[in-house]
Amino acid sequence: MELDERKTKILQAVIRNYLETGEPVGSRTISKYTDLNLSSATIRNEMSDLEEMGYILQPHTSAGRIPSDKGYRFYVDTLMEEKEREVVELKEMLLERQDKMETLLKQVAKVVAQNTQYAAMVSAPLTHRNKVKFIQLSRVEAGQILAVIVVEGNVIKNKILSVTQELNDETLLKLNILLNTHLNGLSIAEINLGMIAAIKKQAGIHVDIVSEVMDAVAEAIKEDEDLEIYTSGANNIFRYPELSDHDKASELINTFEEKQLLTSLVQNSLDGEEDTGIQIYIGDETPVQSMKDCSVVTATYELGEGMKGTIGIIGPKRMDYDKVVGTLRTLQTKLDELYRDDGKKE
Amino acid sequence: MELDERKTKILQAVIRNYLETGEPVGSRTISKYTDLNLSSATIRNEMSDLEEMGYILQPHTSAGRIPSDKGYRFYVDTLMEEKEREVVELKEMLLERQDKMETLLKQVAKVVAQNTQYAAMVSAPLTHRNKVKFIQLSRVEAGQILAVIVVEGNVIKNKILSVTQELNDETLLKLNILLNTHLNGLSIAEINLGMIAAIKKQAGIHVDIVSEVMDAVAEAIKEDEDLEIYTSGANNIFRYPELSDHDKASELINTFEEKQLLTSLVQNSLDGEEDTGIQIYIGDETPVQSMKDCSVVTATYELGEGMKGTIGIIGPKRMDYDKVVGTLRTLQTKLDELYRDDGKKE
DNA sequence: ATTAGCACTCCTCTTTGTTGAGTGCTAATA
DNA sequence: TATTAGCACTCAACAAAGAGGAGTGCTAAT
Repeated sequence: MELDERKTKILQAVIRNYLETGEPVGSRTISKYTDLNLSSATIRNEMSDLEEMGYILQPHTSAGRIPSDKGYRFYVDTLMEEKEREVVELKEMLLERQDKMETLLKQVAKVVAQNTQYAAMVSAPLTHRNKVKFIQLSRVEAGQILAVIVVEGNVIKNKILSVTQELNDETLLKLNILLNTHLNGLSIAEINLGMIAAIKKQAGIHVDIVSEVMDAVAEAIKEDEDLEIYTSGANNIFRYPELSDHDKASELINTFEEKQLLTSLVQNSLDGEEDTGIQIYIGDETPVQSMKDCSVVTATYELGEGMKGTIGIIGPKRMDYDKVVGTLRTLQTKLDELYRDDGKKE
Repeated sequence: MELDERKTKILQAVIRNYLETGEPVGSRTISKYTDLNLSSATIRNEMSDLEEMGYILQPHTSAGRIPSDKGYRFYVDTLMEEKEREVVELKEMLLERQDKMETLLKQVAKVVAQNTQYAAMVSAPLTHRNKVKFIQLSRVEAGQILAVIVVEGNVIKNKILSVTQELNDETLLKLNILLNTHLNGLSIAEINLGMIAAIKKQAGIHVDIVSEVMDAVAEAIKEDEDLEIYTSGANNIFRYPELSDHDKASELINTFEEKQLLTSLVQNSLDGEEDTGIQIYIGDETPVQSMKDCSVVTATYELGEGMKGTIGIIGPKRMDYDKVVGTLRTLQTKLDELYRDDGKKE
């Protein structure tokens, strides 16, 4: 059987209507509210075909039809009309420049959740591919060395190192110069033990004292590269009955709280081949187990060279895809602009 | 009417039973499972009295009794027997010393939630009363100065300052010495504009260049003093039917997500006059609106001089108070020990 | 003062019936 | 041949009615 134009129109009508109402859609509704001018009986026959083809299904014998996952997939692939979205509150938010990445991203998550009424997730860009701009060791007090590393994008990493051997100011100065000359311009990912060894060697006479510190530095640089994820609007799932029964809700809430469970979303999004940077997962397509009954839309955003993160929106399968995609698109643009402005300024 | 010993025993039996089962408790149950050796009829009379006195109430005419808020209050004030609690997984957790306060507190929250099966909250100690141990300005690149401040407890604050005028190395060194000599040993709260002005003056010839930087430093020191709160086990509220209907659940989940809504808990806990540092809020007593149907138990913990934070447990009114208080007590001790060991080590 | 006995209440669960939206099929129609 | 009117049928959703049972309050006996 073929999906001719009329079937397509009917399918679209069913989905549109279901997205709006959340109720199964009957043949009479379609008959009345489309410009096809067909009787409900004809629609019924067509709908029967559509069901056979797997695009829609009946919750029970005498109910209307609802879209199947395949139906939604067809919709987002070919029927969807992206809506231009003004993202409320975003403009003001971005105007007052956030110097803390964390604050900015938390706010983005919040704004997304409020604008869409779905749950939102934002991952911070991974920084281990960013180049080291500045590195410095300082003595805070006896036995304690503070290591500060600034990478591109002005992301700052700190670590307090406990050392058994005291370092004098001169040694520290020397070390700082060594570290900066060797590591500057490299990304954290590129820094390896070989380099550290080379630096140790160059330190010359102080090898034994320096060795301990350098090991600690190496460790400090490498660790702490867990993916930061911010969420907002988790309680929005209660707006959608199909998600808010106890078990599902509990599992979802747990997922939002245990943010590592969301890393697979980020991974997929960043790996995705989509040129738009936007991906849609319907039901079982999602990489996150607890979201089998949801749809997830992710977008990759960029805050400058290599600083890529992910924004995700999690809602019911019958989410307003047009609106969601529009919102994400707007955000991508705004965040991109934000970086450009920063670039000029700094 | 007076609350004699027999009434007290019956009240205790009702509450104990209700805490266990969550079902209204009938007279026959009490008659059978206590050592009072009284018939159900007698118990009925007594229960009728207890209801009149406001300690218990009937959900409907032909049901058993459940404790009222007043009943719970009496229970926690006079009848409760704190249970010694082994806090599972805590030992191992604390053994591997956490150098990041954040990681430690997140873990504490998680362990509390898992041990009690209620929702948990942990506030980070406020650091603005901590003394400055170390302060340093460094030039990261043209126009960008990195300010690092370490306060007691090894809490590190960073801020990138954008400046229009270039500072040479000599000026920077001078500034660092000035800042350290003037601000070292003071708490962030004690640092005020007057001091900054004094430092500016001392800078001598460089006043105009230095001025801008100092203003930025002053700002950096002051800001960023919002209360960090970590939560865990929010989805545990679904274990308790009385909390998990849509509206209540949604509001609670929202409270856990918008962590500022929890600050009043921290405030009350820290201000509390309790010598044990443990406070119990039953129902309406809670300072957080959305928890009117919950009970909240908070404990103040201390990680050394002035580093006070709050641990909170949020559950249904029929929570196992004995267990919860026991758990919190254990934690207070463990965290205190943790600090002492650190103190020795550092 | 305590308790057995009893009528009474009211929640809970099950059964039964009613309604109505929506279907699939058949036969008539354009 | 495609469309449609008509009709019997299905089934969730709701309401009404009844049975069961846990628990109460009161009264009278111990």
